Amino acid sequence: MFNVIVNKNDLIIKNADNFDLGMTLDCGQAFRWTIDENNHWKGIAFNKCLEIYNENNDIVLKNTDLEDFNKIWKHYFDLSRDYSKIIELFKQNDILNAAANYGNGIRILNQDPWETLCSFIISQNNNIPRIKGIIERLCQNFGEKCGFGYTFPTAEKIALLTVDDLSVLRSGFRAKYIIDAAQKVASGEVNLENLKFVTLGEAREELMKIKGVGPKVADCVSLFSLEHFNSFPKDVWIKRAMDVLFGGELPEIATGYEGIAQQYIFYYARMTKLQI
DNA sequence: TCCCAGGCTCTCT
DNA sequence: AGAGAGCATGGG
Repeated sequence: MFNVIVNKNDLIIKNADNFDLGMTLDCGQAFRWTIDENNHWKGIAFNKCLEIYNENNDIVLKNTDLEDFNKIWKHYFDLSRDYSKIIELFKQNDILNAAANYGNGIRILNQDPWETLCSFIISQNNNIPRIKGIIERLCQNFGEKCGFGYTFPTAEKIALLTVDDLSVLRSGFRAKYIIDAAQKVASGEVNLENLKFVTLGEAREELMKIKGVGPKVADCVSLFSLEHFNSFPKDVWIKRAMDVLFGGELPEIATGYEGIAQQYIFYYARMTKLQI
């Protein structure tokens, strides 16, 4: 397992096994991380800015402290989970093993549920560059200034806006979905935090009360922010990859970790340019 | 120009 | 309950 040392204003995670920042931050589960010319990643989550980079086998977190690490980043990067045990489990299946070998640095992020919900609503029938643009405009227009960027606006703030107010986002037909999600979350009609403690099926059902939230968005929110690691979001790419690799069905051994398998399979399919 | 993007809603059988 | 059109916008 990892251990953390303090180095002036920075933290260093030693022995950060199965943790590659590029794989983790650029595999489509989060939209607000950018990489600079020094290969340093910068992002904002839970109202905190972070600059983070791989250095040898360590991970360096710039300008942060143990309090924020324990309160936010440790869980955000899912550092308490032993991914090597899961990869070991996946070795029982040749294809899952191959996929895990490619994507062994991916970790599932435990993101803020509201931000994740809003982001994946925006993602529907959309492409990655445009998704990122819309989210960035959402933060710039309605978030708070925070270091090198802006925080993600709260559901309470968005709930008071109209579809017209969101025209600056150029999010198209999704604006009405964003408003509906904000209103249901802000009013407590959908209590996102509670959805961590119910079954995946119940979480999906609750999330799908929101207009514009279907099975795929609900599964992404469940996996990337509600700790439902058995969630297996099925987008068009994964469906095709699953048909080619597994004849449509995930092996039994992945039970309980379908979400991690999903990430490995997606990364594998993309990196090997699998003909799908 | 046209096609499509990591879906969903609505409508019509 | 399953299939198909339409959806806003902009990048390739």
